[in-house]
Amino acid sequence: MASPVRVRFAPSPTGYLHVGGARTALYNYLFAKKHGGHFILRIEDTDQERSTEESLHMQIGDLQWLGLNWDEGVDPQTLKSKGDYGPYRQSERLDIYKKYCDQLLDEGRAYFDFRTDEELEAIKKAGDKFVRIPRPDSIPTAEDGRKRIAAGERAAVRFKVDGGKDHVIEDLVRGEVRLPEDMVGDFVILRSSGMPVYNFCCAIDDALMKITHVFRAEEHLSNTLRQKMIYEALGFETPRFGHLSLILGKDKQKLSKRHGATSCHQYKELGYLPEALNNFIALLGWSSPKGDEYLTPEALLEQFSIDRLNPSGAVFDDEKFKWLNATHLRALPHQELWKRLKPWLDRENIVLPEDEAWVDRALEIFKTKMETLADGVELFRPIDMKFFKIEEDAKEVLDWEDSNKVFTAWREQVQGMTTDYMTGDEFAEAQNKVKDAAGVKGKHLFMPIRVAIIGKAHGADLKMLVPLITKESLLERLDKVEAR
RNA sequence: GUCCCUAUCGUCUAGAGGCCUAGGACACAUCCCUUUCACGGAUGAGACACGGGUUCGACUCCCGUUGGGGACGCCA
Repeated sequence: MASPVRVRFAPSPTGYLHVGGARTALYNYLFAKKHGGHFILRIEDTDQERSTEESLHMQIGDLQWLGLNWDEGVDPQTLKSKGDYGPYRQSERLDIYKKYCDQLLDEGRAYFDFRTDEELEAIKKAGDKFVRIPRPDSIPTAEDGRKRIAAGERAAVRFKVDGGKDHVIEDLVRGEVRLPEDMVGDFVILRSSGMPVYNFCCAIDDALMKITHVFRAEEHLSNTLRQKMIYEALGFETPRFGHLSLILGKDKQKLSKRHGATSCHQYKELGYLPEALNNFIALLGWSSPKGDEYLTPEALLEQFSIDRLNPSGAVFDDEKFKWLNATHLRALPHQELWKRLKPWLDRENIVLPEDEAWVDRALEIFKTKMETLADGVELFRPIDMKFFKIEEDAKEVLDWEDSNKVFTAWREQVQGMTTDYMTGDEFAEAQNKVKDAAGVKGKHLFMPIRVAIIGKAHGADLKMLVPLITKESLLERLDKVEAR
């Protein structure tokens, strides 16, 4: 009987969640859900210099925004550990690491290294690839080491790598991977400050938390060797590993800050939808068995399987992401789309009618022009009278000799309105009357009208646009255009 | 430099030895729809890095070359 699936996402709280991290979290989440397993959030905050409580909040917020909810780990509200294998913050597990470190020390699998930074630097400069103890007999016994520490000396603890042996892992995405022990030196497991190091904590936690599968980025392949040695030295069973391809920037280098937006938070601020981000990053290294590109969260969960994970790196293409976001946006029910757009409009103090029918009509015409929620702001802005202004591209239209005739005839039609809003059909009729009265047709007819409505020469279909604006507002706009 | 990973259109990818005249998506071009701009529809251009094997037969398997990436921290 196979043990229940337990996977984890283990970010270090240093800034917002990176899209690469988000994809790792997504795959782990999907894998857990797919197998009725547990998805665990563990916080790797052993780097006290860089880890902050603020970052932890940011990371948790991003994960929640993406809807990647975890079954065990740090509680999103209280930040306290929740689950049977806690605590889930490495900074709260120090005594556990200490215990295992002592065990390795006592068994001679690890040793104290009293060399100073300067000495190590010199060894490196001298060209020694790895920082090994040059003379094995100079390694202090665990007992001596502890005495010297007690006497006030400082030492890091290093794991002793025998070397020579090849480790083979059956990687879930790459197949058989051979890792020679000689590719790593005696690595530090406990800093001289007493704080344990990532590779050590990670191995112990994965073992103690009964993690069965580890999906993480390819950059961890060499760490896998270190962790495997720790597992073996401590008698733990190793989980299965799956190393994901890296997400690259346009220049094919690992995606980083200099490539522009790289964090989930930035994309959220740019007006992207979480379901679109999940969809897009899922496709960077995985493909739908049905060949689908647009995948709802439900479809993603239904179709996901690790056998379609791709081992080669993938470039993050903003263009395609934008298209996918637009697709998700347009698929949203109007009520839902409005709910998401509202905060953007509120932030800009754009005030619009709120009744469902109006919103429905407005979204119907504007959503085809919206790729992100942010686009909605500029689309809706001119509908709020206080933001009405004549755009640059409209100036030329105003100079056409027929435009004034059109304005006059248009004013007459608007003044004749007996209701607050014109319907599309009423507008078509009114437009015909303007055509006859002004003796103008084609773009010389409708462009001036559009300018008199939104201040722009191009935009949504007038038949759709006019019914969004009240008679009073239409007249006011006309006043401004004529008074320009 | 050493080790590890990787290699199909510009980009994301499908392809598990004959189904491939290599399929789809984004982007691009043209056309249609449209009295604007979009949406939508149609069509088109566009790739198996190279060299050796293995095989009756390689995009698919093996080896090498080259390219790309990653790791070589008391970061994670």
